[in-house]
Amino acid sequence: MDDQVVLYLMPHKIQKKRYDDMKKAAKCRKFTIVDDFSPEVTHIVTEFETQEQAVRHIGLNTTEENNEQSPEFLKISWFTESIKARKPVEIQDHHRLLRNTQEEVHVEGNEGASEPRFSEWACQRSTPLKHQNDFLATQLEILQKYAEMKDENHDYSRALAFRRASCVVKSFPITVTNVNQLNGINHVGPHSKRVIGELLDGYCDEINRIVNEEWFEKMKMFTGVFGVGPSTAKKWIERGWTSIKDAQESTDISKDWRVQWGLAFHDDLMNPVKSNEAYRFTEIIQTEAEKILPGIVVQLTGGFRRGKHQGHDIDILFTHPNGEETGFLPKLLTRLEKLNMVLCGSHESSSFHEKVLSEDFKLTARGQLDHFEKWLGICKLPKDLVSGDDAQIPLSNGLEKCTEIKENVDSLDDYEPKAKKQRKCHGDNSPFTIATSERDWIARRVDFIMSPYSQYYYALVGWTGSKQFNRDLRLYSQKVLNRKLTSHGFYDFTTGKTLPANSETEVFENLNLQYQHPKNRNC
DNA sequence: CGGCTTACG
DNA sequence: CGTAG
DNA sequence: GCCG
Repeated sequence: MDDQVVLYLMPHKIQKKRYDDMKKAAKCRKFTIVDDFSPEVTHIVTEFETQEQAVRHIGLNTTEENNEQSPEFLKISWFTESIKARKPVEIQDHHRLLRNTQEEVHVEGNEGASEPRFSEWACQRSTPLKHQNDFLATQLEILQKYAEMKDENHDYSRALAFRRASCVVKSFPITVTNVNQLNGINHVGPHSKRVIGELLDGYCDEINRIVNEEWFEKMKMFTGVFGVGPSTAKKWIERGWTSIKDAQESTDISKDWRVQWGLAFHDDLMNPVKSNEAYRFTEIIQTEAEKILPGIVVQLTGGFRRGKHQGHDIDILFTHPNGEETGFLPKLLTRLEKLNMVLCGSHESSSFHEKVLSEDFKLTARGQLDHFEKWLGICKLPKDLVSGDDAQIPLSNGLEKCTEIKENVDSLDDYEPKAKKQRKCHGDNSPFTIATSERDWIARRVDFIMSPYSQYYYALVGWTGSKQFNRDLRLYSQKVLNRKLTSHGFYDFTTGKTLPANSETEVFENLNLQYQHPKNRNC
């Protein structure tokens, strides 16, 4: 038994099913194959292009020591040949991985001069806000929305397909003038091609019919209400309602606090949040947050972090480097209530570590209560903060005004006695009574998210989005790396371990992806 | 023909 | 079924 | 709907 072969098949970049089949095949043929890398491994088989990539993903790289016994890095071809031969075949040079010590080429990169191919993964492409194919993207997203709303026979995924096609044209380097320019590009299939072709010719019947459909208009309108999704919207249409007013005047609506407040403040919430406003609100939150917990990190995320000028809500992510975050959000909310800035909202706490990672997980080992908390609600923002002025207004100006207003609010105690009835909607302080009363504030959807510092950069990526960017990242993580990516971390199924990240860049490095600036994550 | 992000209320 | 990126 |  001199020719002892200990095989380690790297799961990365291999579909799970295929990976399992390969391991089975090896076991059937009495190969020694281990689930995890260890120093006794002599043969590493992987789909990675270069040895450096493979080393990086093995994790602890002790491969530098023991030069004599360093394992072989082999392509899948060696594995399949060996399976066929029912024994490990002799290693030839073409079996070995490239040793590409120079700058990292794209994963799919060919040798030399070929420019990086258009990646099938949106998270591997740059998708700026302003791009070359605005019209086509918008039209494809009409098909997406329509499919989402129809949702006949659970074809939510058809919507996804149109969205992917839209993302392709968003990151396409040139303006598409001929549908053939998209030949060979993933995620643009016959249907999308047909539509694009017709649009370029000036007329697409399918889209034309959709945008002229009253049902589509109503669905868009009703699903625009906070708390109302496709299902509720359909019910409202079936009741014969044709306007938001119909819903508002109804005595028989959902008891969901979101729908109640969403309907009452629909006008406010439909008014887009401008980036200036979001930045100023973040500054206010920052000052208050620091009073409560010095050293806290306050980060505006969501679309505004991606460079959008408008948004439908304000997402603010918190963390604390010393892990003293427990109980912060309740304190912040109490403070904001005192400042009379809270209209309604609800807490959401995470059972994340208990459920998903209960067993093989170390992140909570320090005895820290990993409280991942979230608050979703509606805040009252002073109207001056919202000024329709697009020009840059000095930040200090805005802050002074806010302080002023806060003090007034504190002393006058003008509006409701207290913001106590967060969820109840009956009594004098019904949402509608408040909404129609004289007021100098505007209602804004706000999300507060608290992340433990150990998870912060994954939370930052997640909450920066876009939604589609996240879906793509997570799918890529699952399919290509066989790992699970969430806002809480990045976990290896096979080793049960998690890769920490101390910066957003490290998150991308862990994923073996080129870093994408937030401004280029607008898929 | 299966799969399509992930987690919480 | 609704929310969030 | 599109991919593997």
